[in-house]
Amino acid sequence: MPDRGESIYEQRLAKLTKLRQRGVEPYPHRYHRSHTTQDVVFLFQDLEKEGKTNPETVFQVAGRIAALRGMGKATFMDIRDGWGKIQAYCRADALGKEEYAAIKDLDLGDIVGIEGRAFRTHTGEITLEVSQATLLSKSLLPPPEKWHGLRDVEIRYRQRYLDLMANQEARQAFVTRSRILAAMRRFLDGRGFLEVETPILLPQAGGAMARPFQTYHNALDCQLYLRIATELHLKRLIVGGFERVYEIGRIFRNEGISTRHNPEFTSLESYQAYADYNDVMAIVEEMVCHLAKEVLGTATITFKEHQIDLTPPWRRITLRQAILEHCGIDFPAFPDAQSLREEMLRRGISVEEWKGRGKLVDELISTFVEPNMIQPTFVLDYPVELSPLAKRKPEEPHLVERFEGFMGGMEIANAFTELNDPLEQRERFREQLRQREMGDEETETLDEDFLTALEHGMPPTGGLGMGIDRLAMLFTGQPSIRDVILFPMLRQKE
RNA sequence: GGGCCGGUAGCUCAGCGGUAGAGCACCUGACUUUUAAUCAGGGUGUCCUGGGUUCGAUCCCCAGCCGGCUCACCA
Repeated sequence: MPDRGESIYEQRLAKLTKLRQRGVEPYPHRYHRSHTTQDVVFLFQDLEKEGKTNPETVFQVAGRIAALRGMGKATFMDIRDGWGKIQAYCRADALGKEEYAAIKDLDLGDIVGIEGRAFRTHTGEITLEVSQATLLSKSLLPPPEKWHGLRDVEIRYRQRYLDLMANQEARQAFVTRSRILAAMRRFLDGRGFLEVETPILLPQAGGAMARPFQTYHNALDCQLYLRIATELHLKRLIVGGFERVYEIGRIFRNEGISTRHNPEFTSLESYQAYADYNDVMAIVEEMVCHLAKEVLGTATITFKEHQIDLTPPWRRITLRQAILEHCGIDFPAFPDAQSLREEMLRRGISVEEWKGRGKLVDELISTFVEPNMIQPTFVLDYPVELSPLAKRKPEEPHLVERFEGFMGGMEIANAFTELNDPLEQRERFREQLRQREMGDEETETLDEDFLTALEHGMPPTGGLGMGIDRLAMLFTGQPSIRDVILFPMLRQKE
């Protein structure tokens, strides 16, 4: 027996050594599992319904020992696998001295295979009476506490496997996230969209106003950037004749980290030829509602004490009206950066000098509009300065056909009728460069290759961007983005 | 980057200017249908790190590291 004073690790390491000395392999290569724990429960219930309360069927299940209750010459353990858990019951007289001693030597956290018949205990729990137990992987470190689970958020993020072992809610959030993605692909595939993959490493990062990560390619001896959006490449594919494309993928922005921001996050972007932003709006509300019904079984979600009803049609409000309602500024009345800045200052909103009119309006949106958008809302028609890739409204040329979708106080979608006039696009890029010269570090860069693509002719197109992480937050009720990203960005330890 | 809060046993946490505490986990013993099993016994520790104050610091002070929330920035 291990001496007191030895760490749990040392005790278990000693057990492992002893097992090897006895010729027992603590890390065997495979195990024949006949059923999952969930299968056993369902099958046993079916057998019971047929009146077979003591079935002969022998099951082999495998999983981690999640709880151990030793009773002397009997031992109970909970075996957890990817589908659920089942109780195992070991009796000394049924197993023989040696076999039972080996079971007594198992530890919490070990992965085992157990074989036996199912029965119900006096307290009614479906249980496997173990006729054979096989160690499949010795665990050297103890699992997190069984009752309180793992609370330490730092360990939950850094050692996510412990979080997944200990906290079923955490596990469920990631299952939900995965199901959202799967349902989203089915939805888009069913509407004739083609899923594509475009480059992550690029000579220049465009398609959004954000700071990129930089890296370097040795063989090509050139500076590269990680993409900040998939937009410009997807539109090249529209030019090429793929009329409905989408990409679900990771994009990277070299900006702050918060409960709503991770440096790498997952976006959906889709582009549909011969559609405009009204068509995209219809798809977004239909898709999000459909996803909720498919994944959660309901069109009403709960987020931060809010009940959010996703049933279409969603509320539509112009940006002008939204800003007017929430902060009293009628922004079209201030046609240039200086007058708008003065008006904002008059109302006690301080803003950086370098910000152009577009960025000032953006500030009003994020400060006053976004936090108040709880129920699903489309905010329409943005100033052209803020949207260099979107097409103007024919009747109001200082605005573009763009909308953002908000809910739960977060922006989840951004879409527009795509600008396909190559000459105007070039001019818009030039304006962005002027903003950059004014000190704005987050502007579009002029992408000559993209302009060439537009010069070959892009059909009228409706485009969409959606933040998958935020959608997952809403669907799982998690107020922090870190709880829907398996391995969120944290500072390196030491 | 700023502000606030936190870091004590494997986990969840309490505590205090004077040799470090509880529950779970772990170890020893009892127990053949238990299930947060129970009962008896055992504390297993770089009190985040480094300085300082002090007779004495886990506690007080300073600096740093890591995390959370928040503001700023963004999606």
